[in-house]
Amino acid sequence: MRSGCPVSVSLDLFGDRWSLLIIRDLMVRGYKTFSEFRNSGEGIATNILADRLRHLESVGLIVAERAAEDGRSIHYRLTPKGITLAPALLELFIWAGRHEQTRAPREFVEQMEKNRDAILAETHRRWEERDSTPLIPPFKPTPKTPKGKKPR
Amino acid sequence: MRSGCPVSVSLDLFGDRWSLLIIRDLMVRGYKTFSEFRNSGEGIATNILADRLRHLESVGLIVAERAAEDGRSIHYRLTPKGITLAPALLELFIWAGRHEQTRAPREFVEQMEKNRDAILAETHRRWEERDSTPLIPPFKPTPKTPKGKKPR
DNA sequence: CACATGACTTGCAATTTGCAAGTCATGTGT
DNA sequence: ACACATGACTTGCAAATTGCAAGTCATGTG
Repeated sequence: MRSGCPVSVSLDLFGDRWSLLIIRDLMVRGYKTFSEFRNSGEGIATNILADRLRHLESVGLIVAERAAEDGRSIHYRLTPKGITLAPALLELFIWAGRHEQTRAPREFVEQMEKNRDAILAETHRRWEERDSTPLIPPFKPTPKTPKGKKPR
Repeated sequence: MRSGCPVSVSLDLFGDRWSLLIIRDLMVRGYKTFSEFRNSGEGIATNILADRLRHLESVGLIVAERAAEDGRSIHYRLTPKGITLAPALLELFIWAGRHEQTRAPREFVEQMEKNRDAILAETHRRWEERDSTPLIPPFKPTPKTPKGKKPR
């Protein structure tokens, strides 16, 4: 983009509907493979996913390498540049958690808000140690539909 | 989006190439009108701009009102919900300022990084008081093209 | 009253997206 | 060894979204 504003530059790299979700999956859910991203519950199409992974790699946010244990599988991982998106992602998380209807429980969002630094430190630790246990639980229950009713 | 993750919800609201730039213009450049956004240097098309303004209003991030001094003009303004995107935007700014080639001088980015809280406080003050002097200077010079080769 | 101006529409053409259905190189069970 | 899985992608389109260029339309201004 031509303005050269840092915000604008950021959007050039990951300013679309999917890129940040891939980064989130890598950062806090411990996802590594193509099929994990595909089944992440967001419904991304495989051609778009392939395209975004290529793009994120080309701009240096992630790296891809063949898995040692299984030659069919490819493991994606955030680069040092990629992992430093954590503060921005955390702020987005907190913002929507406070202002929108999401599946993240309120208390959980408040915890993150109070412990930003601890969360970021833990995120970084997990990245360094390749610890892929999810930092954030799966948010199973839909929050505001009291009955199992689906009136539509 | 179906996952209900706060990040995903955020992207539903402003996860495209333009929305955040409009929010940035409102937040730190003091822009208020359609034509200011159109001439912001990012090159947005007028139909897209109209569409995004409508959308941002419909999700409660901005409000529009006819200007008192000039009945042709419409002033857009961030809502309380909109202005609280400041921390997220600031992190994006800092991230790209550190990791990418932008027009924001390094020292400037470092200042923001060191004084996050002061910057956010000032941003909020400006919003409350409707102070529309730009918080961030225009970043005139292109940083890394030594040749002045662009004779128009 | 004849222009400007600001804020949008409208009409397309060019992209970009989203399925569905392959392909292709491994791995696995018998 | 051979028949199937599996994981990671392509390919082929149709459908939706974008990006110009060119209006429209309600104010303002000299």
